[in-house]
Amino acid sequence: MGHHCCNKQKVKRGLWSPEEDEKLVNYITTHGHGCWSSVPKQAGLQRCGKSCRLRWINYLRPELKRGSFSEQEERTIIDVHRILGNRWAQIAKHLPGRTDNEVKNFWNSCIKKKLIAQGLDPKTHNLLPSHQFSSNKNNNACNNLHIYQEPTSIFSVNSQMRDGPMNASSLFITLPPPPPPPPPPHPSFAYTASTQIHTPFHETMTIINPSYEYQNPNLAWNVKGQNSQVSFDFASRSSIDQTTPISSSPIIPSGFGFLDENLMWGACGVEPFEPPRQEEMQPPQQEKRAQEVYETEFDETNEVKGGGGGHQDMQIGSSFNSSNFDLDFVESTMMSCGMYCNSSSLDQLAWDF
DNA sequence: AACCATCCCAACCGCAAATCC
DNA sequence: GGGATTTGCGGTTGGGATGGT
Repeated sequence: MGHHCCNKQKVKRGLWSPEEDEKLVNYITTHGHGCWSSVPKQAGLQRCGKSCRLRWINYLRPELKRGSFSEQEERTIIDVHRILGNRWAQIAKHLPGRTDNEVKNFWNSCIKKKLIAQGLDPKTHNLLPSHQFSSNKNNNACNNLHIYQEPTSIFSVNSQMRDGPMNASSLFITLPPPPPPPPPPHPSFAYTASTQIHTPFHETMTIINPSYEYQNPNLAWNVKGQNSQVSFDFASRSSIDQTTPISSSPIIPSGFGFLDENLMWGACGVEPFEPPRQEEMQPPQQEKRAQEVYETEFDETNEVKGGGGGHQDMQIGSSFNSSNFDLDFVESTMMSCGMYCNSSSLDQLAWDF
């Protein structure tokens, strides 16, 4: 049964002929598509509007890039997929000239197999259970693990979190009600995740009782800790144009998070923070190690303790100090991404401690 | 050459969100 | 406000291309 938009007339299906392509291109280049459901009639095509739209978007648009994916594009897909999961349309926005369908096909036909061949779960990007011990035993196996990154915290994004509905009000971070959505960003605006960091880090600090502060319609909401020692960029989906790339660079360096949904910026580099849902907050019952991790990162009231070594998720409620926060890494990575504040709000967003 | 299996990707389907009226 | 319609998305399918026997 056809879509309801094409019930009224007999429509052709299947592959498009060159003649049909020409009709569609001629029509859209002169008139624009307008309402897709009226396109086939106007263009003289025996197709439904949905089919016309798909053909234009995925194949006929002049700005589309053709040909095989470059290594850089492949790397970008893997990096973004690690954070977003199967959000093909979002991933494709990081690849100029590529469509969601193309990215999805490339993933399913190529990247997925590569990851599996490397012993990685293509959903979580973590080592598959069957490979965990063998890779420890055999050091040579590590030579092939170009992509694998050891998850550094229980906040690592997993598919359950991604695929389930986002819960903006976290259990352990009580954010005030978000302010009304700002006006849409300027079309040419590239989201800036942070600003240049030029102050030496010192002392352990804890960010508590964050408050929203509206900075600039072009920027995400800024969340400041009560002690005002540090600023976080924070964004909800409503405050960022979904079509706006967050980086002017097509590459998101491995291990560098970015904002999406209700995520908080993982400023020091590993994971964007995603609040676990209630059922996931319970201490894991079956694995002792998981319990230890849990106890390390939560206190008895399920507040985040923070801490831990290496690159730590940057999140309100976390504690950081010079031993677990690699400023050089952050600064160089942000610079390499071209992620700078625009000058008008530099002062407000600067790290001032 | 014929057959079969697998791969690849354009296109379809169903659903949900957004928009219209 | 609510139903109808349109748009956008992700999962899936079908058939041509390719490779192996």
